[in-house]
Amino acid sequence: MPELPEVSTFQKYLDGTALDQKIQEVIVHDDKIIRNMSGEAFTKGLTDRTMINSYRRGKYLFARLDNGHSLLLHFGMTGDLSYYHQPEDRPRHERFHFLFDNGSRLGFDCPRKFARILLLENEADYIHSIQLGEDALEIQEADFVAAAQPRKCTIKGLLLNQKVLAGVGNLYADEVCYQCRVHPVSKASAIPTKKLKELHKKLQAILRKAVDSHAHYKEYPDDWFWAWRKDEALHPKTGEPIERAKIAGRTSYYFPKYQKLYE
DNA sequence: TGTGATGTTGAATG
DNA sequence: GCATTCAACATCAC
Repeated sequence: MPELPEVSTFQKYLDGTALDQKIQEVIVHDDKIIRNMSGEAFTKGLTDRTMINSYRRGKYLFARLDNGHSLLLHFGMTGDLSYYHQPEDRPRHERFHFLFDNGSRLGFDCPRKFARILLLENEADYIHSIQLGEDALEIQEADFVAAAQPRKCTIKGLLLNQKVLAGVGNLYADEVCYQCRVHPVSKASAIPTKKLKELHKKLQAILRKAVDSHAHYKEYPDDWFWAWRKDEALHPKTGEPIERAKIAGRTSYYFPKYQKLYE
């Protein structure tokens, strides 16, 4: 699930459920997704701590602790949060959960174990170490244009590059290319400045709307691409058949005549 | 049964 | 250094 709007939804969920409660116990079922320490060290570092606020940048969600450390949650492909009260409500693929001193629990569910969980002493150092770009909702137009213009990569590759801007994944990258009528294989440096500005503007409008809709696809406007983003689809106006191709390593959908190729 | 999936990383290649 | 492709990670659903 998790691109920027989904992670934003997780953040609201975390904020609304788990903040300001002392973690009484940490129960780790599978420490594979904990990337920078053992399950024991993780447990030790979090027991008796309280999450006091959160910060999201792209797909990375940081829960700040009362000792200045941060718990980083990256949801991979299938990460999810579940706040529950009865032990039998534990999600099926929960990898760990916190038991709070009021008896409630926050579980991290992740069937595919692609999530990355780290307990960090210094959040800023970590962000710097992975060269995480500015949040896609925050990046200024001029910075986006400046990042795109010298690059020979595809526009799709640029949008997916978390070092350039953080938060765009495969679906929303296809969405913005469609809405701006840009072929995803277009070379970033070949796209006119005016079109780059449009991409920036549309991207933020799309992400903003998705965030406001709690990443609930059913609430998205009818003319968005997601409903057509599947094999055999025909363009809603032109009837042109959809195309599927691997671009920048990811399966991409687009209408090759409707979306202009800049090269 | 085989295939591919909303992500990231590291290695190999050009 | 840059860009791309591929494999790996692990499980589920069609």
